[in-house]
This record gives sequence, structure tokens and C-alpha cells, in this order.
Amino acid sequence: MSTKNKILDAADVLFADKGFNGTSLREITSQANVNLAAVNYHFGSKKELIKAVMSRYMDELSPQLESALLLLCENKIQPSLHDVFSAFVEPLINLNTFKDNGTSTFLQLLGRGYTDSQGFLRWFLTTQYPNVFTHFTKAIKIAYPELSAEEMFWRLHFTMGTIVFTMSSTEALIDIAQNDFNNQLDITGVIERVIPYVAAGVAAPIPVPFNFDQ
Amino acid sequence: MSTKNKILDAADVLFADKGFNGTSLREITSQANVNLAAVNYHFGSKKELIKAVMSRYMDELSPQLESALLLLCENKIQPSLHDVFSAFVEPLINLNTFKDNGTSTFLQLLGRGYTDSQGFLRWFLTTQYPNVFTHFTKAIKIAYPELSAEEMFWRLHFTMGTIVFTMSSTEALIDIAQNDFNNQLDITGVIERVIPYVAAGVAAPIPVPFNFDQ
DNA sequence: CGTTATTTTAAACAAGTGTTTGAACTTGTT
DNA sequence: AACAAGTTCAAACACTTGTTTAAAATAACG
Repeated sequence: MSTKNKILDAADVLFADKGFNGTSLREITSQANVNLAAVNYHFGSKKELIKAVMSRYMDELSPQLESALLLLCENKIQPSLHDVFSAFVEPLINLNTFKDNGTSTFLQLLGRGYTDSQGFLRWFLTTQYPNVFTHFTKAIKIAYPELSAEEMFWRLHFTMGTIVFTMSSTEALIDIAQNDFNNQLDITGVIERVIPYVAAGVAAPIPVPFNFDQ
Repeated sequence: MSTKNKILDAADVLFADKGFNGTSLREITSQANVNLAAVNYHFGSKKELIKAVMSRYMDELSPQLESALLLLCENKIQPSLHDVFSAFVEPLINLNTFKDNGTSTFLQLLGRGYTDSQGFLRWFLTTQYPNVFTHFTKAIKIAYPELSAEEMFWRLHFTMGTIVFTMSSTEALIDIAQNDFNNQLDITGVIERVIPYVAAGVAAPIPVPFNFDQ
């Protein structure tokens, strides 16, 4: 296996677990059994390594995601919100065949990207993979046309928060759940549980506008 | 104003903005116009400072939260989920009178506590302020008795994620919303919008297990 | 073979981290 | 006033960080 891939494999697990800021290059390189200087030789900088880690997942994921969402949009029967969110499941689960624990690692990385690094990763994703976002909002609009653009904006943000935040601390929670409820659970189980939640959240009745003294 | 408070005031804003790991003691002390050594003199260590920052908010918040939730539990008529989540609004908004931008700062700190610091803050909060959690889950159980303990555990975590994540990036989002939808909005407006979302999420129908093998 | 490229290596670098020190300065008490 | 306790301060400490360097080892190719 190439040095480059050894670094990527070690980096994404550590990044997912301890965050981008919380993981040093020395941890990564010693875990990968390569020399410290190898990161800067092959990637240029730590920031570029972070991008490379995310790109490796996104390049695998985004085509599947786009086509799954496009399929929903072009379908003759109107999809439900549950359908829209379910469209994410298969592509995400497929990351497990792409790399061991790929699904949960990627989702954790996504969460880290939002909280660490002061938003530069969000910028990177939205500019580098814009189609995922546009297709997604289009599908939601078909599934729930009554929702105003503004209300949708907020609910999608809430949803993003739910997913990202949940996944970034999933491992610890799975342990707790196992202790307290004696229920073996993995990442698919969590995804299965979060979809009804976000679908119901987005589908929530539109709140009656406040009485602005017009 | 005492050195101790000058440090706390500078620390919580910086911690909220850049995370616990992302903020150095030198940033804090220079922002507070005190000597670097003052942190270790007054608080002992950075970790203890983090605890002190959180305690200052929690000591103000938790009594109000507990009594508001207790009131719901002891009420004769069964509260709705919307009622339960609404019980958080007033105590949270009151943090704004406690300190400038207290509400949003505190919620951001909460979010940081979950992602930075590998869960030690979660442990700190649940062991130091357990009543908030027990009263909350009790109220939820009254409002939605059909929900199993395990399902509730997950949905409350999802809710935590929604709130915390939303609030930690609310400032930027309020700007976007204002530009795109020309709608004046503040933290109260966001809270009003998030409550229907989380209430509907928690109230979602109990899912039937997914079959990925098919 | 020999001669370039490419890659790996140990060592050093400059900058930043939390923490400690011991002397200087305030403050409070008698 | 004088002594003690509490507080501030500049400086240093020991350690970690990402990055660079220049020599050594390996690979590629004529």
C-alpha cells in the first residue's frame, strides 16, 4: 500500500475521532508507520490533507447521492419526505464497502468539519460539490411544496444539525445505549432512527405567524 | 470588575466562538487585559476555567429550568411535546439579561462541549446538574408515554444536536436569512422556529425496522 | 551498468501551548 | 506605621505544534 494511502487511512480515523485540530501530524504518521515529513511531502500541508481525506469520501459518495436524488425528482409519483431522506441511506451505507467503518467515519468527519476549522470545510463542500445540495432542496420542494423557501431554509439547517451533530458523537452514544438498553446497535441502526425524526421535523406544521402590529 | 470575572467574560465569548481547544490562555488574558498567569492563579488550570465558565451559566439556568419542567410534570392536564420544549424558552432567553448575548453564547458553549474535549463536559454537566435531565425526560414521558426509553434516548439526543448545532451557527444564518428573505430575525425568532421542528421530530411515529438485505 | 528522479529519513526549526516561578506590587489588619 | 495576606507581573519552563532541510535510500530508465 502506498504511503499516501497509509496516511489517508490513518488520518480519517483519527480526524473523525479527535477532530482536525485535535489530531497532530505525529499521531497520524506514527499510526500509519510512515515518516513525519511524508505528510508535507505528499500533501503539502495539514490543511490539504484534510481536504484530501474529505475528497476521497465525497468523490465516492456524491455521484451516487446525486443520481438517487435526481431519480426522486423525476419520478412520476410524488415522493414523501421520508423517501427523500431515505435516498441518502444506500449511498451512505455503501461507504462501508469502500472502507471499513466508512459510513460512520465519514459522518463523523462531516460533523467535525462543521465545528472545527471555523467553517472552511463547509465552504469547501458547498463549492466543490454543489449539485448534492441543489438536488436535495429540489427534492424536498417536490415532497413538501407548501413549505416556504424561508421555512425550508431553517428546517434544512436544523436537519443538517441533527445529522452532523448526532454522528459526530455516535460512538460514545452507541456504548451508552448498549449499557442502558442492552441493545446491539450500529451506525445503520442510528441512521434508521434519525430518518423518521428529521422527516417529521421538516414535515412539521407551519407555525402561525406572530402578530406583528401591522 | 474583578480579575476573575474579566477572565470569565473574555473566556466564554472566545470559547463559544473558537472552541475550547481552539482558544489559548494568551488570547483570553490579553482580551481580558489581565496577566497570563492570572488564569492559573485564580482557576488552577485551563480545564477548571472551562468548568467555571459553564458553571456560571448552569447555576443561573438550571433552577429556572428545573422548576419550569417540574411545573409541567405536576400539572393536571397532560402537556404536549410543544409545551415541554417551550418550557426551555423563557429560562434560556433570561440568560440575555444575565449577560450580553448570554443565550446564544451559552448554547454555543454547549455545542462546543459536545464536540471538543472528548465528552468530558458532557460528563460534567450530567453529573453536576442531573435534575435538569431527569425532570426533562420525565416531562417528555408524560407528553408522549408510548415512546420507549430507548427511542426516547435517541430522539433526545437528536434534539440536543438540532438545538446546539443550530445555535452555534445562528449568527451567520440570521445574516443569510435576512439577505435572502428580507426577514428581520433574532435568536428568539430562531428558537420559535426550532420548537415545532424538534417537537414534531420527537413525536414522529415509531419506525419499523429497515431491511437492507432485500 | 550508471545516472537521474523519486521517495524516505532523522534532525532541526520557529512558533505556540499550558504551567510555574519568584520577585514586585496592593490591599487589609492591627 | 508595620507586618501579613492576597494579587499581579515578566520571565522562564518544558513540551507540542506544523513545517523545512539536506542527506540517505530506493526506484526508474536509458
